Amino acid sequence: MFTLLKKEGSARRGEFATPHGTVQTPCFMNVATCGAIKGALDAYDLKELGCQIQLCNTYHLHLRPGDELVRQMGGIRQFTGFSGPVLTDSGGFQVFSLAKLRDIREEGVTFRSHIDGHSIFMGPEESMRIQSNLASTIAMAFDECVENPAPRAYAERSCRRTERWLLRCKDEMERLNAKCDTLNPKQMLFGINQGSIYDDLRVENMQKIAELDLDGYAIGGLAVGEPAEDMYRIISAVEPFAPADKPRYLMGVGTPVNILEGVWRGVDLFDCVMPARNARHGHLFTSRGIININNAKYETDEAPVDEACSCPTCRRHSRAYLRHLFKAKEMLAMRLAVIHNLWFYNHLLADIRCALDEGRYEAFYREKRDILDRRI
RNA sequence: GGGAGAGUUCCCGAGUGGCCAAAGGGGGCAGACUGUAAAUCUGUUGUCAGUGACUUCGGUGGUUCGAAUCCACCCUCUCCCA
Repeated sequence: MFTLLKKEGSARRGEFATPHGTVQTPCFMNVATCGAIKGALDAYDLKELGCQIQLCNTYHLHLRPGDELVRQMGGIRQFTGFSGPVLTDSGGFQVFSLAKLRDIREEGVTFRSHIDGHSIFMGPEESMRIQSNLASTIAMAFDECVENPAPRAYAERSCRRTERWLLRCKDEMERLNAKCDTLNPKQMLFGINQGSIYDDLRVENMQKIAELDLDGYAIGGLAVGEPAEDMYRIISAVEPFAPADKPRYLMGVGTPVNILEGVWRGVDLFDCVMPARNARHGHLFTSRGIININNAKYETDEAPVDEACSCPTCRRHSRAYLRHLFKAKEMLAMRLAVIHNLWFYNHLLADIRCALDEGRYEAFYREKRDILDRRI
């Protein structure tokens, strides 16, 4: 259940109540695809970093260790030790990212495992059953994430198919939720808006799926090749048609500025691999912009990564030390960097919430958007 | 003392007459990364001038139209025999 606490323009400050805890929105969800944040962080680290929701992946956990095993181990929350809400992505993104290893048909998608090449079929029903076994708090609808730019004809055809898949997802999830032996009898289901960069397709799609009374509405298929301006335009076009009493989730986005822009346009939830992946590669987000800690200029820099940051990494270590750890390929480098970036993202969202609470989001957003994505 | 072998651009290491400013690693420098096939990938790495020139393959001479590559001597190192 979503409660709107405050509104400033389209920007929303809210509370999203789930069976596994209430989420303060806007919120950034931390991505633990295979049940762990890459960079050697566990669920207990996430709590310290201010993470409210953990995101895991259906396709990856189905392949390894297997959703039946996760179920046997008490579900993904029990298994990973994360006590808060967990959202599972449906495998729809893998239709995009594993493009060379899959075949899409009306019934669903046949993947060739990226691990050993064996063939696996996943359609809406399979995705729901796997997510039910994983016992996540929120299941995502099985969709096709279409790469941009996409020809209009294909975007439309794919979008229609994703709509049909959504109906099948809803039916299957209702069936699964009705079974009393399931680990998670009230699993939530979010629908996903598609339609590439075509406003009319997007709006029409959102109007259709809004009628289904789902637990939340995601905007998918963005930040997959199109210019940021297209992404912002689509969000604004679709937002008026997303149910106001349900959370809106912009999937896979993004940079700090993408998030500021998304919140400004009415988005409540975000997720992105960027803070973790870029951290592993030495790119660190700071209150003054982005730094690459590998750069020679940090060789003898005694300052913390970000003077304005109070994360465990910045509290204890210098840029020079962190750079040394990266150069020496010590695994600690990644851990410290990921800790910093996730802290940065989670605290950026906390600052956003605070600004919304105090009715000064517009000023906050205008000040930060010129700073946070720049390279320094 | 006798014998065998080796010295290549920051490092390791290929190259044994022209297609060599010199393979391939490593290291260095920089870039990319958006529902994670990513601890990955890309570019660059003698100097100067932007399609060319110049300096370079232990040293010094030499052979040749042309040498990192062939010859002579020298220097340094490794191994074996005494």
